[in-house]
Amino acid sequence: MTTDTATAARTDGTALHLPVTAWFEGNARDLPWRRPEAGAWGVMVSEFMLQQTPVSRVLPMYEQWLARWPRPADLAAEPSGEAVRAWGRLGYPRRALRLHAAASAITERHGGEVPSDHAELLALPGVGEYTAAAVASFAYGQRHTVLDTNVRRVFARAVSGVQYPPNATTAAERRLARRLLPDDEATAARWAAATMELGALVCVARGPECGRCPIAERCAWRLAGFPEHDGPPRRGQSYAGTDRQVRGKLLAVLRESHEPVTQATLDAVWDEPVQRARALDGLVADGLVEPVAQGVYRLPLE
DNA sequence: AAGACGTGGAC
DNA sequence: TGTCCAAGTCT
Repeated sequence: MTTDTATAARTDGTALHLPVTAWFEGNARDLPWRRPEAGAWGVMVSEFMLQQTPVSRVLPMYEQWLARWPRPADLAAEPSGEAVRAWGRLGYPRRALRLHAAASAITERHGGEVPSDHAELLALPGVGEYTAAAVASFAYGQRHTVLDTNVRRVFARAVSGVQYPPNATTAAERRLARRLLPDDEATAARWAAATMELGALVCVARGPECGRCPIAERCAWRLAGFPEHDGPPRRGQSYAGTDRQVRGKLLAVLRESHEPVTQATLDAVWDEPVQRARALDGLVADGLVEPVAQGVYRLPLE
């Protein structure tokens, strides 16, 4: 029996449900995608935008997108380049492309309605394990293990007694999440949202506010004396000087221009020609940029 | 199954 | 200034 399993076996999940969901009732943020009028499409748009991106930066973009494209078919009717342009500086622009592709698939395969079935959600572009569970749970009230970075951190601390979860989600974490998930469907959906919110507002990565935590008395990490993370280093993300930075600069120029852009204009954003060419090729390969003619580029028309 | 993939705020 | 971090997905 592994340490994780042993720890989990000692933890009574039902003892956590009430304090966490009760805390959520009084502390949940009033986010637009949580309002009933958001609908499943609103939830899905928010989930795409929130992938690796803070709520504060998503809020204005979300409002713009829902106003412009209130239904999947509205987005699907536009060129994918318009989605990339409207994505602005949110980051990871491939998400815009995938959201556009998901909207097309929803329009073609699902009659314009965001599917409620987990497997059908998972089959959509840009929808992985987390997003499928999140949409099914938040939009449709279903019972799923929703394992995002917030939930993983809460479980790592409260149950497993460690500061941080592993770099990649493990089978043990999935088992633990399944075991802690309330049996009742509506309660499970509330639990998913509540544990995420607890991780986002209280049990944060750096400087958790245990004084505000509804399960502090039961928290295994706190009870163990807050031991420091001792596993492999949590991989940092370098950025300056990388292809990613060059891609970002190139795409920014394309986004701002409503006319095709010449090679000379793109060349101005980065002085190292080999890396610049590699970045541009990558953008074209990803479908984020479309060659119009020799040395002329634009955002994709389709 | 590591690594690629943007951007900006906080400390 | 540099590092860490933010509701992941894909290959």
